[in-house]
Amino acid sequence: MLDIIIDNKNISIKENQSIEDIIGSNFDIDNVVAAKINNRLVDLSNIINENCTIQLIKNSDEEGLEIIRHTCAHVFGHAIKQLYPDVKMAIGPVIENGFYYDIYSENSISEKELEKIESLMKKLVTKKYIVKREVVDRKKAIEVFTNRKEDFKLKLIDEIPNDEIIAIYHHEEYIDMCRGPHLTNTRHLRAFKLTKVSGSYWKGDSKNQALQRIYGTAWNDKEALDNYLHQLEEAEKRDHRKLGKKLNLFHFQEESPGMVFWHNQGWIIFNLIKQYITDFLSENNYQIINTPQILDKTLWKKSGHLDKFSDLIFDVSSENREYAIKPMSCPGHVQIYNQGLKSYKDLPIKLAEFGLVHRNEPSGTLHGLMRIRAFTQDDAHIFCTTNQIEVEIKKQIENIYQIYKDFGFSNVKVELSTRPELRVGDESIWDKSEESLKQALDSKKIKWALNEGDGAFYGPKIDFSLKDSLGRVWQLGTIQLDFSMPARLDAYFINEKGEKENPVMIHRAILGSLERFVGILLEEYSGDLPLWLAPTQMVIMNITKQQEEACEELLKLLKNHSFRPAIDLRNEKISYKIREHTLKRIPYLVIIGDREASKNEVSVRTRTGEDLGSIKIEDFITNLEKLVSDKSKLLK
RNA sequence: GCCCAUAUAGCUCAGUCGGUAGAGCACUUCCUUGGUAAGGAAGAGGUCACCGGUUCAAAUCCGGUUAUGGGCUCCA
Repeated sequence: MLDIIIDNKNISIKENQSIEDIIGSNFDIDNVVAAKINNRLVDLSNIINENCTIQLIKNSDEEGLEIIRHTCAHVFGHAIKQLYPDVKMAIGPVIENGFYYDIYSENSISEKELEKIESLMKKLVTKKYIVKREVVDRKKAIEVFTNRKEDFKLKLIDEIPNDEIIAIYHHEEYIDMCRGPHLTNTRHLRAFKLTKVSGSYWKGDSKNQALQRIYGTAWNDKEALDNYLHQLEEAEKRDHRKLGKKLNLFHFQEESPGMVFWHNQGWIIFNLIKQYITDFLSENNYQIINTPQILDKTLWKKSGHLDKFSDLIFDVSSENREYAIKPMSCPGHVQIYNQGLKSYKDLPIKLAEFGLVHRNEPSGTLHGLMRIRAFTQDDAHIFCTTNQIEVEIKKQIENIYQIYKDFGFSNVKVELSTRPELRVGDESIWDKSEESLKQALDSKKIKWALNEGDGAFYGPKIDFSLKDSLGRVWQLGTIQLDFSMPARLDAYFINEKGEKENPVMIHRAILGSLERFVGILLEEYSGDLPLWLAPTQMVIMNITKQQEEACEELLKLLKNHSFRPAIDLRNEKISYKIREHTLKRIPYLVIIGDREASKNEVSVRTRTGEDLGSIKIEDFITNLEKLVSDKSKLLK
């Protein structure tokens, strides 16, 4: 007999029983999908033959959901191999909210076929068949998958270390290889949906075999699935591209793919952000500069950009000279630094530019305002001595957090990227620069992830990212350390010993691309921008013709107070105007009827439908001024 | 660039079996002067993304191109 503890209950059991057998008589097992033995996640079919502590995993637990999703991927395999026996299975992992399976097939799988596969999956699941786990040796595993012609599984077996056990899972006639754990019965698969198809590459490398990827989502019950699908729909309404059209902010068109046509309202937002950054730059002793859009290719050759990015650089030629449209502002900034002899006493020199750059991004990567071919960086380069690096990097990190906070963002993802394969500069320099970035992050007690091999070709970098409405991560801020470019472009200063020395160059952007930042802002606020960023802050409306003059006067007054008011004197009912401007997300709807006009007051309603009642005009203005200066998103 | 999908009026979308197009909103004109999310009437508006093919006949079927959307890869 064994003494075990299951979910804090002490029980005695016979040896060599599976967890499923044990709990079958003692617990309600309907929602139990797996277990942890002494904190190790296992299948319910696991045999117990020693004293231990068992914790049951339910279908609604995060770990339980992952198991459901994982097994769902296997059932997908079961179904697709019945429909298309020639398909070869590659990798089918769990991802957030679901799973995917990469497969190889001679024929392409279209979205229409997903329905067919999904209904077969549902049919298979209704059989409530038992999923059998089998631990096999390497020889057997190779034999099984050779017989099944699963070339990719064989490649995976090759990579499994010798001391690791190999488990295969039998789904009736379908066999998959997996570490597990998995459901022991398909009856737990009550709510799933195949969602989309995509291309992918074996091992995520575009030089490898192209595969097809099928995505699915799976949940513990139908309600959770419906909830998730509903959430997705809601998130899609916050899409900045939809808001851009609805709020008349910007558009794209075929003649200029990946480049923005900014409409007045959108351009106001853009410029408000630019003004905010300009104020920040002047407070922090940056020199604001501007460099040419087009520069001779020899300069890009020298900087190293041309060798690495020739495909992505737009070029022009004139009178037998070859130029590149600038994809970056750094070489231009070095040219300004190089004007006049610099002493160590001059450093750090901080040059900032709202750099409009053009990059011929591959067509498939374009994405609204988030990934475009012409965008404006809030770019700056700090030329400093090695001794100044630490202080400057720390200052940059502080600035980024403060500025994101002003715009209402707190959930920042931070990554440190280290030396890539294609790079310039000595290894010792890379060692040194990677180390100083690590130290700066740690000293600020920031949680960061390592992104190995993803640095810029001239140095390591720290990236700061935010999420859009659908949870996609977009990089905004970046701090890059560069010990190479100054030397390549002949930048130097005279040090204390009277010798020429190359400065260190810190490349940094806070918002990254202003265009992308507008996109992120719109999605974060669902278009309800805080007062200080709203392109139109209020609309003044009359009830009848009698109040036209009072409205015009208020318009003038608000403009004199540096607000951005609009006026609507159209011959329409007040409820019609309110509906229209509410839909345009104008923060304040200001109404003047005879009652208000006679008392020098305004009736104020917010875009959220709140009635603030009748307010003295001067009080209204004082309140709004405070809101704007606090950068508060609150309306009251 | 790769895989899948999509492209019809200013916007959102119908359009079945191939027989040269519809709705709502917006727009214009007229009526209506009103109190917190759509007052009424009339009118105008489309080379069905583009190029080619099949057909007596193509928005519809087929091929290509471009753009867009979802992913993959890439992102100085």
